[in-house]
Amino acid sequence: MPNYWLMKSEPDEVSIDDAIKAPKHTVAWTGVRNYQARNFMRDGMQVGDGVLFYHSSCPEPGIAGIARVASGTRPDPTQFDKTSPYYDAASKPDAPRWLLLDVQAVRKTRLLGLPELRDTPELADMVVLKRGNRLSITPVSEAHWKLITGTLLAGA
DNA sequence: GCCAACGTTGGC
DNA sequence: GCCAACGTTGGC
Repeated sequence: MPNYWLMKSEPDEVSIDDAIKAPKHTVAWTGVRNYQARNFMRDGMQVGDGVLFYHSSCPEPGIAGIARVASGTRPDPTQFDKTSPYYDAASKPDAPRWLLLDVQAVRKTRLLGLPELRDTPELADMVVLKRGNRLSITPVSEAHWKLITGTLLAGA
């Protein structure tokens, strides 16, 4: 049984359009530097899981597309790249601290913006809508997934 | 640019 | 192990 997730990306870095344009519509999800988010990738996420592709830190934050988990985890090479903003001097190649996995865009949707998400009572307990939430990867319930992908984004 | 909220660090 | 200081996230 598949699980569902919401993954935040800054569209200046990787947007849903970038993912769709990528080979096989697939991008390596670099830059996760939070243990809880890493553990979701390592322990919870399975190939085929559904992903809500969320644009954050941008003029119109919100869900911009549907994607799927396309690989298991492997070490994130940017942690060893001194020129990368994600470089982590404390992480050693023989004991990588940070992981990534591949995310494959399924389709771009209309922008389901944060105000609309907040205005939908059934979504009130979505983790990403909770006050102060900063996690870049959060689990999504099946009910929320169905409402968002099946109703709010139906045909859009 | 501001700031609330949260995670991490490091002294003790 | 506690907790203050600090850095980051992310909406506005």
